[in-house]
Amino acid sequence: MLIGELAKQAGCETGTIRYYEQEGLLEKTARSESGYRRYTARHLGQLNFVLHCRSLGMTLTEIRALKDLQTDTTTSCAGISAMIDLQIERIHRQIETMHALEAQLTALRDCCRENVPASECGILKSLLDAAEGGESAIERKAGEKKRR
Amino acid sequence: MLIGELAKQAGCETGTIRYYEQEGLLEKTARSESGYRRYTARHLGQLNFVLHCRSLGMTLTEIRALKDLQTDTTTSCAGISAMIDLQIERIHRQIETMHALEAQLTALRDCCRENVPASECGILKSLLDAAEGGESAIERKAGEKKRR
DNA sequence: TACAACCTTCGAGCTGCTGTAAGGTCAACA
DNA sequence: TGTTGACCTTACAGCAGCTCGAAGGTTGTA
Repeated sequence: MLIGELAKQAGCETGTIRYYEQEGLLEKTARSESGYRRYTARHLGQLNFVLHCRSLGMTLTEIRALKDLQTDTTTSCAGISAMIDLQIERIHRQIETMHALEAQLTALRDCCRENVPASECGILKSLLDAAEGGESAIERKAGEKKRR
Repeated sequence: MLIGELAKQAGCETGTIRYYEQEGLLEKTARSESGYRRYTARHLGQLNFVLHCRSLGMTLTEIRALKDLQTDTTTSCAGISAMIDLQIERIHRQIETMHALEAQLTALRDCCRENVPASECGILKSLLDAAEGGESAIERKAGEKKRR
């Protein structure tokens, strides 16, 4: 199968496949006489593995490490689960940050009574206040909610 | 104040400050005879504004737009609140993705009974299964949880 | 005078691709 | 046979938002 077909089956761009090969995440393929890459089901499996890991938020470096662990039968899988633990912890922190962010943005949104000129906008004022180090409208709002 | 002092007060790198200036997010400063940038409290305010907006997840382009709106008194603040709405929506989607990811990773983590060789690792097996398109251990676990 | 700790500019590098240019290949059709 | 059009190849530039390094100038202190 040619690269276009593989890309279609895996649901990614041909450029991504070439990039993964270049980065050592996919085995080098056989080539046709004219230099076209020839892929097999084995490559589709490898590609899906990488894409799936990417969708779980792993970096290419981590995926490479995981790939190396697959072939290295001497190590126990403690390393693998440690890596997953790391991912989970990272996601946890990200979620927390996102929630805080959401609260801040929502408070910020509530500062605005549209249809006033931008110079009067509560959002802008709040952002500017925050920059000055004073307690901004956001923080006041967030504080109120907490205190309740 | 010199750039190092400003960086310390704002809690960022000097390189970041030069980058922001280059990108038009900070006003050009006066320079000393020897070419050193001289900052004032006004610059600290501007820098904090940018950093604060960045911490809220805005891109530099969005921050530039916000900055331009500050000086343009002719527009109403509807544009500003629309921008914030966009941010909130984006964060919402991100949080949802993160939660799904967390569930998947946690299920994946549960596949592993450490101290077995990597070749026997449930995590790896599950990832490889997923790559093959079969229902992986993750999906089975996630499915069980849902069905409960 | 020497030294450390700053400052300057310029350019490269990071991640994970995406897009473009310039060219080769292949199958189908007139 | 020629000519489309859809594929393929490599190589390189670009994105965001910085960070780091080199090579050099400045400043304050011992």
